[in-house]
Amino acid sequence: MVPTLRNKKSAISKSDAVYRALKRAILDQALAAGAKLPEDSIGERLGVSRTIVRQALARLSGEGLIELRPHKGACVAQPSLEEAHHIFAVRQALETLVIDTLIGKLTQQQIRQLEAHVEAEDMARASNASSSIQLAGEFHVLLAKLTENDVLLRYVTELVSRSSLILSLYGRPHSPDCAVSEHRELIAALDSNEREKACALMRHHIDAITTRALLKGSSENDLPDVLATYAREEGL
Amino acid sequence: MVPTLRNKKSAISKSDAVYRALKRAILDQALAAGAKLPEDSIGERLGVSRTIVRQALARLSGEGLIELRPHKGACVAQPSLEEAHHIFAVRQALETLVIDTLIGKLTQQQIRQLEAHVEAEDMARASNASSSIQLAGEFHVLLAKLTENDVLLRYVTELVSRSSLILSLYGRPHSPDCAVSEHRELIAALDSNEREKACALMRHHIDAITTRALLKGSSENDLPDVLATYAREEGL
DNA sequence: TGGGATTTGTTCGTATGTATT
DNA sequence: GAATACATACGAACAAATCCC
Repeated sequence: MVPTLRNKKSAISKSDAVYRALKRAILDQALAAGAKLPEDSIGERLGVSRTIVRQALARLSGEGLIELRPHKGACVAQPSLEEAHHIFAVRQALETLVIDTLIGKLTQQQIRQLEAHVEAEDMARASNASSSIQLAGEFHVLLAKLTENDVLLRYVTELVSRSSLILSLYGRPHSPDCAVSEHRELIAALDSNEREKACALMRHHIDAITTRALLKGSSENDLPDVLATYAREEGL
Repeated sequence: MVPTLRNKKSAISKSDAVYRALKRAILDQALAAGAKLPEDSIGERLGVSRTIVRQALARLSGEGLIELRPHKGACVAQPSLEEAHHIFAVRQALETLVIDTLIGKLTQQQIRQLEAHVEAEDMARASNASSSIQLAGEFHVLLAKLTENDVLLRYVTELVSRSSLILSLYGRPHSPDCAVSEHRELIAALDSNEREKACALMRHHIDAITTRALLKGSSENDLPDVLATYAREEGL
């Protein structure tokens, strides 16, 4: 027996899988903002007990992706415009720190990694709108990851997730269009060690994202059926 | 019947109470860094089931105050020096944002509120070392609260908590001595709307705090008995 | 307004996995 | 190296609160 080898997917805890399934469902907008999340039906649909679902919900609540009202159940968060501004303000500060930390310390390999990611963004731009938003967000997460500052990474990840939710609520239908070029400029500035320029670019980029969170384009789906997809992929 | 009136403390959920009891116990250094936190004994000591304790532990883990190793139990976090630097770097960025948000928007009443708090810090300085550290941290939380940015408030609160833990691990015995005067200068700059000066002061202040996290002064206590105090105050 | 159905909050028992002797 | 002891992971049932008719 080799205990380090994870022959079974259940090596990672079930509540983790449920957490990820729900998170992805929310970020993919398969679960619309404001949608109710009854513990029973989710557990039934995903084949786990309510305890597991509860844990996942508590975690999501901590990250601001769902709202957890006592005795009244959980639902996907509906950030107000005010909340949205708060989130982008904090992103502004944190992602400037990311750039400030990264400047002058990136290897050519890391630069290439960033460029490859933007390439993928570009590819997805035309085809899949949902994955395009997803990839645009992941670019920011990737930058944060390169700082090797876990605290910073956690906060940026959280805020990027919530930003996705905000975009789905208030954003224009085809919002991530121009993000790609902005990401490319940022990489260029990082590559040439232009601190001030890179910071300014990031500031403007976040400003641009914030501005794009303006017009509304909503879409409705029925809740429980869509979960099947995510359940399968998380091994549930 | 007046349902809005909370005659009983149990209006707030049990796991909340346990969470707060444990958090305070950790921040007061009643539970030393690295101390084991078995679900059973805590639950027994506090008169609640393991499930409740589990929820509280999960939440504390999410905030970085405890470490939650799968199948190996929970213990009070022992942030490494590297982690400490990460935390203070993020604090730097976020608390600069706090100042930037607050500048020019504070009422005289709020200024007085801040001054009153520093007064309390000054009073506690000589008498109680533990509550002195606590109050110094709460000053930063108070500032964040005044921004009315909930996201910012949550992160600052979290980081201040973790900073307390770091100070208890690596800090000098009598570290918060000079903090009071630095807080006063900060208030003065805020009062006179000097944006650049206030931001610089905050930067230097966090730098100073970071520097003070250097020498070590540890203390040991036995774990379960101290919980009684916190249990009582949280209504357990 | 009241009662029943539904959903959440909590407890406890069983199973599983890890460390120790 | 195997068996024991211990602590966590999970699940089913109970109790309390809310919502709807």
